[in-house]
Amino acid sequence: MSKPTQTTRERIVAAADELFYQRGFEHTSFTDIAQAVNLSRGNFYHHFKTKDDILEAVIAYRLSNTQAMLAAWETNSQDPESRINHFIHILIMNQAKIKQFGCPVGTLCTELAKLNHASHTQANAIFTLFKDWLQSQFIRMGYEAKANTLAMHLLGRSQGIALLANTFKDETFIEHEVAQLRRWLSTLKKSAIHTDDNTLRGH
Amino acid sequence: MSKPTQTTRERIVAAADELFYQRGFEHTSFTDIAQAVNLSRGNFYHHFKTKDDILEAVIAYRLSNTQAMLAAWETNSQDPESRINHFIHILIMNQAKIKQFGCPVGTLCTELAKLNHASHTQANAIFTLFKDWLQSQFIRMGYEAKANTLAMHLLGRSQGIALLANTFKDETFIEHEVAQLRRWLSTLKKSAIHTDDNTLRGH
DNA sequence: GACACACTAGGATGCATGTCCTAATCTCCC
DNA sequence: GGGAGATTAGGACATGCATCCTAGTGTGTC
Repeated sequence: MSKPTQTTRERIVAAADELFYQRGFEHTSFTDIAQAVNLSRGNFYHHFKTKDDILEAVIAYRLSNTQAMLAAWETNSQDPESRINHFIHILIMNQAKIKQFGCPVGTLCTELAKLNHASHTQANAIFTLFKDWLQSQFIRMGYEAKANTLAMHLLGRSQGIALLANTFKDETFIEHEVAQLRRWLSTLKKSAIHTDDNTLRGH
Repeated sequence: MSKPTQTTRERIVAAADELFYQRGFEHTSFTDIAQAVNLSRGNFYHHFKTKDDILEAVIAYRLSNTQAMLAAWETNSQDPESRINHFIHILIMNQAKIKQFGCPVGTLCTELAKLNHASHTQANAIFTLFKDWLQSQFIRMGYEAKANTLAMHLLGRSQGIALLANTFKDETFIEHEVAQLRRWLSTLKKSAIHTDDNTLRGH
C-alpha cells in the first residue's frame, strides 16, 4: 500500500475545513465538499469511508496548524507578554471572518457538544492546545499558581468576543474588547512577580 | 376561527424549546418533538405548517420568558447593581445545564448564523433584550456614555464563560469567573459617578 | 506490453426527514 | 342529538443524504 496522492486528499480536507467553518459540520454534505473540490460524490469513498472520517481529518489538520502557529509565536517573540499579545491579535487579524462565521474552534466545539459527537474530545484538544500554551506563557510571566486560571480566563474572554461579534455582526466591538484585553495584560505584567494572590482582584 | 386548544400548542413549543436547546435546531426532527409530546408526526401540520414556524414560536416563547424575567428583577431589586448581579447569577443557577448544553441564547444564535437562517434576526432580539436591560442598569449606576460598552462587555464575558464551561464540562470554572465578575461589578460601583472615562482602565 | 494498483465517475440503495393528505374522532353549541 | 369545526392518527410523497458498488481510466513497474 503506497501513499495515495496526498494532493487530492489535502484538497478535500482543506475544502471541508472551510465548509465546516462556514456552514457547520452537520449542515455540510458530501455533495458540498465534492463540488468544492470538483470531484464526483461517489469518489469520496476512496479517500474517506465516512463523513466522520473527514471530520477527524479536519480536526487533525486544525490541530497541526494550531501547533505550528503556536510554535512560530514561540520562536518569533522573546517575552511571554508579546506572545500572549499574538494570541489576542488573532481576533483582529481574523476580524472579518469572525464577524461572519465566529471562531472556528468555538463554533465547532459547540456544535459537536450538541450532537454528542464522538470527535467532540478531539475538537476540544484544539482548545487545550491554546490553553496549555497560554498557561505556560503566564507561568513565565511569574504567575505559577494562577497560570491555568488566567489562561482559561483569556480563552473565555476571546470566545465571548467572537460569539457576540458574530451574532451582532459588529467589528468595532472586537476592537474595543481587544484594546481592553491588551490593557488587562499589561496590568498583569506590571503586577507580576508577586505571590499571585491578588492578580484577579480589582478587575 | 376560534382559538385552538392552547395547551397542546404550548406543550409543543415547550418541548421544542427544550429539544432545540439540548440537540440544536437542525438536529431536532419533527419526530423527536412529536415523541416528546406523545403526538403523531402528521398531526403537527395542524399546529405548525413548517419547522421554521416552530422555531419562530420557540423564539417568541423565549423572548417573552426573558422579558418576564427581566421585569421581575426590575421590581424585586432596588439598586441597579443587585439587578446586574441577578443577571450574573444565571450562570450559577443554570450551572448544570450550561455545562451540559451551553447557553441557550448563545448556542441558538451561533447555529442560526451558520445556517444563514431567516430567524437569525429574531433570535438576536433575545440578546438585545438582555443588552438593553443591562445598559439601562449601567446608566442608572452612573455610566451614561459607557453603558452600552459595559453591557456588551458583560454579555460577552458570560457567553465566553458558558461556552468554555460547556466545552470543558467544567463547573468550577463558572464559579471562578462569576466571582471575578462580581468583583468587577463592585469595583464599577465604587468608581461610579465619575465622568466614566476611566471605567475600563486598569482591568 | 502486461499487470497491479491508485484513482475516478456515475449510479444504486436504504434511510431519515419535512411536508402534505385523508379519514376518523372528539367537543361544544344550537 | 346533530352538526360544524377543532383535533388527531396514520400514512403517502418527494427529497436529500450517507453509504456503497461496479466498471472504467490512468500510471508506474517488471
